[in-house]
Amino acid sequence: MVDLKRRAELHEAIELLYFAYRGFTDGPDRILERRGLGRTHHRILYFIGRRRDISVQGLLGVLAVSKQALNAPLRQLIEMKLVAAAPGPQDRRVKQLRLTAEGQRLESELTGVQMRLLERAFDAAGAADEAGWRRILGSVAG
Amino acid sequence: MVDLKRRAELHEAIELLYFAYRGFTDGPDRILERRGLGRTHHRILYFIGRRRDISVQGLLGVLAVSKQALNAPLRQLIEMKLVAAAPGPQDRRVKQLRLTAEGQRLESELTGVQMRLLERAFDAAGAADEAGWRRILGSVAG
DNA sequence: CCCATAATGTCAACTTACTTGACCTATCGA
DNA sequence: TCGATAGGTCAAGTAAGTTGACATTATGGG
Repeated sequence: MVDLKRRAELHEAIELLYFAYRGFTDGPDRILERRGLGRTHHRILYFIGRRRDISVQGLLGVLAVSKQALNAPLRQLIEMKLVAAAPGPQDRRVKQLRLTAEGQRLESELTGVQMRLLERAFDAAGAADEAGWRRILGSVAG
Repeated sequence: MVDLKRRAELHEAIELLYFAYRGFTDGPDRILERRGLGRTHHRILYFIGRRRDISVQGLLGVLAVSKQALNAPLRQLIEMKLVAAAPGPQDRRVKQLRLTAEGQRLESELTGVQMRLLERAFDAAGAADEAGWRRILGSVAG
């Protein structure tokens, strides 16, 4: 009996994660759509914003995609002047990627939607719940 | 200053959710790949398993995809005898979908991977953290 | 100085997973 | 009987990924 109850709880947890993630991505998705961009562009903007001067290899690492999959959207972002690339000071083969002012604006807009969503949930629940949330997701992400 | 700190925490939270979700899906994805199935098949199997006798419309509702997107993978699952469809007893237009014994086996295998992942995280963190995790994700899922 | 190697870019061909639009059948219910 | 609903299907297109092969440029060791 106890075991059945736990299974039901774990099923609930699976659905919670599924629906929460869907809710979490579709705000930004709608903004991106208006510019003809996709979720990949958002991920690129996000990680360049967070880790300034990241290299192409570095991006490939965090995103866990092939360089061919990265290349097209990254090129578009550079062409749209949302991202700037400079050769590395030590190793000129390595590109240093960073957001332009307009890239930062877009990134902030997208990420802002997600931050507000999380912040509302955190504020409604309180600091203890937030800490628990972080510990558990950290363990799942690990 | 306080505001900057909060921003940093919210950025961390975003990444936590991103990486956790990725970790959460790639166990099942690898199992599915060996059978030539994708994440869509998993979602179908999952929701039929959870809501026995769900209709095609019902599935379309929870999955939030077009019927054309659902049709092909659902048909494959029926052809592979992982899912069975019977006409509804009241309304014969409505299909009642359920898992076959083999469908249940596969669904349990896939979902089991995710349940174990979550259970380890819950057990490591304790009941209070788990409750906080649920409240916050519930709020994000809306 | 030469050459293997690394970082990046790009072409091609393919797959998966969606989308919208149009149209079909079967069944239900007023 | 007839309109509405549940479902199925064809077509054409898009987005986002894959692997494989190959080119360019720059580095750094011998």
